[in-house]
Formats: sequence, structure tokens, C-alpha cells
Amino acid sequence: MHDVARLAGVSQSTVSRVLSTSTSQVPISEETRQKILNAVQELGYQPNMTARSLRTQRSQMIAIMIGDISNAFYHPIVRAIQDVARARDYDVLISNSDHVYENERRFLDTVLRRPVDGIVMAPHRLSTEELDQFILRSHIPVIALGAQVEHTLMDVVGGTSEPATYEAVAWLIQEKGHRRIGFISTIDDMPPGPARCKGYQRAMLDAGLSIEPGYILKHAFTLDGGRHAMHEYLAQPNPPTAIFGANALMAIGAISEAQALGYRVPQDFAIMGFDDIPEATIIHPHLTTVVRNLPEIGVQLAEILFERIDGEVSGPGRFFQSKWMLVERGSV
Amino acid sequence: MHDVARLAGVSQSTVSRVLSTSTSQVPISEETRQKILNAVQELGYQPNMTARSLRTQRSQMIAIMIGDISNAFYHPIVRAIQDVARARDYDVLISNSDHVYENERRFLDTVLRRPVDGIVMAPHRLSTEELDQFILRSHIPVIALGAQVEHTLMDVVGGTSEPATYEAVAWLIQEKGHRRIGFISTIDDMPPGPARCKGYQRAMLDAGLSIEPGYILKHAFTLDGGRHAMHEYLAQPNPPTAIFGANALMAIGAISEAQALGYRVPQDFAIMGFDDIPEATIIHPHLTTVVRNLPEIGVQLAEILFERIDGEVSGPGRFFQSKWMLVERGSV
DNA sequence: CTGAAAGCGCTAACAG
DNA sequence: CTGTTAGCGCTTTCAG
Repeated sequence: MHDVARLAGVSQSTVSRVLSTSTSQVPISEETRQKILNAVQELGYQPNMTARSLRTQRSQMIAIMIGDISNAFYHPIVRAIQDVARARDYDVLISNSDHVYENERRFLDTVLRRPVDGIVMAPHRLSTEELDQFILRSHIPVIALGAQVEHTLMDVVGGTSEPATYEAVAWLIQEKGHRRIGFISTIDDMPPGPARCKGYQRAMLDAGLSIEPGYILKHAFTLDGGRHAMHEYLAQPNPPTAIFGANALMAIGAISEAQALGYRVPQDFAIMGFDDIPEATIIHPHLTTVVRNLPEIGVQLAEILFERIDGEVSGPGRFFQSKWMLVERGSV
Repeated sequence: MHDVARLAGVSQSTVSRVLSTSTSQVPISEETRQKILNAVQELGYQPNMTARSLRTQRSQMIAIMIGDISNAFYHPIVRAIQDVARARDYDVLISNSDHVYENERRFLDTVLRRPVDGIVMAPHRLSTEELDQFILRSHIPVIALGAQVEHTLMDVVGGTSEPATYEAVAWLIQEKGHRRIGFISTIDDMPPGPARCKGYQRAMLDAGLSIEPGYILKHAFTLDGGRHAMHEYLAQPNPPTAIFGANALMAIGAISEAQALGYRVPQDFAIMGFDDIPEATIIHPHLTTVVRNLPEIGVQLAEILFERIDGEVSGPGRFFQSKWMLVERGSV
């Protein structure tokens, strides 16, 4: 910056004024501005964000913590957030928790040491208390994806799990005539398993159907989790005729496993999932599933976060209910 | 840090000595060290990485630029890099180029402004000159994935495209008896399309087979790219009997489209791809493909990068040839 | 073994 | 409208 100043024949602080976006309150003569811009051009100068961050206490960086980079559910969301961030000259730090507690905690420590201006996260293992304590301490705006989080201090986008699963299972019962319905949930009662399971249970209860032992299985939130679950159902003497997987990956894994063992979907097993990912329309039959507009959710997350980053909004956490719809394809 | 110093009854610089990992040359009394560690614990102090970076000119951060977050090819690689980085207390900045030139250039600008200690990238649009110029200017170690890059100043891991495609196409000819073979390449001659296409052409030439007009199609590196390509083949009066997709996503898209239009794979069309992703074993028939050990490649990329970051290696770029194997599944 | 002090590259008062 | 100056929170000489 000194070099630029020397070349332009001005002081270093004048260069800073021209280059730092914020300070538009101080007027600069058009001539000086041009001299400086030319010097910047000639030297190919790029401001040092580290120094700028230290001084301004803002990093021009947001952090995203997702549960599983292999889960295509996150991709449109991450992409949308990146796009919004990019348009505002923000960089994005991405972290992958793999649904492991230590990784989630570590993420919090990381953003405490390397202050970011805002955080989007899909917490699975962290408790509401831990999250609240973090926010109290760091004062970094946080927005969470998923109704699993109580919204005391952070904004939340979600709330589809219980009602959408209820609607889906009720549809399986009323429109498709199923009475023996299984539900593949998550290990360790990790979100969003329990919320979706509640929707399933309520739908079964409202229809007067019993949930037999072995109907609810708990597995990893992955393709293989779904495969293992299907394997377990097939070992049962009287397995369900329909299965709802708490996410799309598990549902697809279940279809894949059923077919590998010679069963037909949907004739032998009707299988339904939650969320729409590319794999849902790669497998045959295509997956009947709960569809949310994922890119839209991503944009929403980013924009709500930036409201707080920009100081337009403060105060207690807000809740944003996402929309959904049931899309019938071949798997039911 | 001042607060910690006050609580421990020492000077701020002593606290720094205890906390900063590097300075082990200066001895500290065990008593003082304990006092400081206790104070850190009590206050829950976390060092400010921004300030540390400004002072040390190191960021404890590496950046990754991938071509497409939706392409599962990158997931095991990114995950492996993150794991290696995490083990060394490095954070990871991820950027998604979507194979767009502006995004790749912008990535370079970003890491120039926010100096990272090292870069892993899968360049598609940047020229060797641009990359070299960047390295000359920034002195940041860069490692690239893919043989598409001439390795003058940066390390490269790759080199499978031409030989692996040659082997695959030769196998299609000799073992599977195909004579009319199509190749789906990338738009704008974007890597790794051309390198793989060369392997295809060489195999056809060596077998004395002619490449008819319309055999080589150019499409986006995505599922939809593959679908469109298949659509085009089907409009031809005399389409190929076997098709090699330059990546797995395109090959799977081609299978999906063929089936949607009532054709059978592999009876009507034998389809083969490059790289193994989860979707390859979701679709029926499963994709016959060139398999590389992706997590291993990720670890390799990270470790080679850290060799330079740690100063163990310097000098001209090195080249690391990856291994591969052909895995026959149902699609051929 | 520990403290004082300089300075990383920038921004933002404060003067003029 | 522009220059001078004081830090942001650390690390690292230089003294002692």
C-alpha cells in the first residue's frame, strides 16, 4: 500500500480511503482517485485481508458447517450460499462434521479463533445450550438449518420434518392402502430422525394403526445405512409393506438393497424418502419423496444471515418455516 | 492475551511464548507455564488467528478449488484433504468453480488477498501461464489434480486420463467386440475431455476402426450433459453400440436417458464411464468404469502440499502418476 | 528465564 | 479534500 501511495504521490491513508469500500463519507478528488487507481493497476496491488480484518474486526468470511459432504441434500444449499456470499465479496469456510460430536465442537472452536462474520450450520450433535453459550460468547450471528434446534438466540430455517412426514405417511395409509409401515430413523436419536419419527408415529396413531416392534429401525444417515435397514426388515418374519426413510439417501439405499436381493419396488415394498436429490431420479423406480426447494432454502439462509451481519436485524432468534410438497414417482 | 497475562501475573509476551507453538527455543519455567495455562483455562481464552497470521505471515489455512460440488468424484478427495488438514490444525477454504473461467480467476484473486498457506485445485479453465504467473507472484505452494496441467511450477497428481481411457476403449473393442464406439467429451475442450478423448482416438486407431462423424459429442460435465448426449446419439441414423463417457456423471446420465426412452443397457447400448461414484452402483445396471482410489488421491494431494508448506520440498513442480483399474459391472 | 518494545498491513479518528 | 497518528492482537527481537 505504501508502494501504491508513493507511485501515486499521495499518503498511504489516502490510498486506504479510496480502496476501502466502507469509508465513503470522506470525499476524494476525482483526480487523486484516478492516480491511485492507476497505481493500483500498475502494481497489481491486492489489499491484505488479514490486516484489514485485524483492524476492522470483520473478516469478510462466513463459515458453513454441513453434516456430510457426500449427501447431495447439502449441495444446492452450499452452492446457493456460496453464490450469495460471492456476490457480496465474502469468502466461505466449509466444514464437514460427518455427524461427529468432536467435529462439531471443533468447528465452534475454529470460528472462535478465526472470527468469521456469520455462520450457517446444520447441527446434529451440539445441544441448544452449547450453541447458545457459543453465541453469547462470540456474538457471531448464527443461522441453523433444521427444526431440531430450539431457536433462542439463533435464527432457524426448517420445521418441515414433523408435518411433512405426517402428511407423507398419512398419504401412504389413505391413498396407497398400506397398514404395515416401517420407519428408518437415525442412530443416537440424532436430528432430524426423532422429529420425522414423531410425524410417522402421529400418522400411524391417527389412522389407528399399531407400530409393531421392529418397524422403527435406527441407522446411519447414508446409503449404506438404508441398505442395512432393508436387510434387517427382510430378516423379519412379517416385514412392513411400506417403508419411510428419514432421508433420501437411506430410502435409496433401501431400494437398492431390496432389488439386489431380488425384491420388487414398489410391488413388494413401497419406499418413500425425505428430500429430493439427483440419485432419486437415477434409481429405478424413481423415489417418491418429500420435496423442498433446496436452492431457495440456501438463498434464504444466506440472506437471513446477512441481515444480521449487516446489522439490519438484532435480538432473539427468528424461525422460518420451509414449504414442501409430496412428489409421487415410481417407488410407491 | 493481556487478561491472561494479568491473571497469571506475567507479561503478555510470556503468555505468547507459552501459547505459540513455534517458539520452543526459549525455555519457560514449568511454574510460569502452569500459571499461564491455568489462566487460559479459566478465561477460556482462544488466540486470535487473524492477529497471529498478520504477524507470522502464515494463515494456518489451505484453500481447495473444485470443479463442481455436485460431482461426487470430488467428495472423497475433499474429505480426505479436510481430514489431513484437520489433523494439522489447518482450516480449509473451499471454492466451487462450476467450471466457469471467472470463478477460477476470482479464486486466484481471493487467495492473493487472503493469503493461504497452500492450495489444492482442479483447474479447468485457467491456462498454465495464468497459473504459473500466480505462483510466481504469490509464492503460495499449489498442487493440481489432473494431468491436464503442465507441471512447471506446481505439483500435479494425475495422468490417468489418456492411458486409462485407451485401455478401457481397447477392452471394449477386443473383449466386448464393439466396433462402433462413441465418446462423450466436454464442451470448450475443457480438461479432462481432450486427454481422455485422445486415449479413445488412439485405441480406435490402433484397432483400425474409424471414428465416424457424430461419434464424438461435447457436453457439460454433468448428469444432464450425459442425458443430452444420449439424446443426440439416438437421433443418429446409425448410432454407436458402445459409448464411453468422459466422466461417471455423464455416463450415468446417458444410461438414465437411454432407459427412459425404452432402450436396454447393455443390450442396445454398452455404456462405460470414468471414476467410481456412489451413483455408479445405484443405477441398474451398475456402471462399468475406470476406478481410482479417490480417498488415497486426496490424502496424497494434501501430504504433497504440506511437504512444500513445511519447506521440506522446494523447486520445480513434481508429477505423481495415479493408478487405476477397470471394474466391470453390468453396463457393458 | 522474563519483560519491554517494535511492527505485521491496514482503517479511522483527528487535525488541518 | 488530504496527511499524521494511533492502534487491531499477536510474535519476536533485544535487553536484562
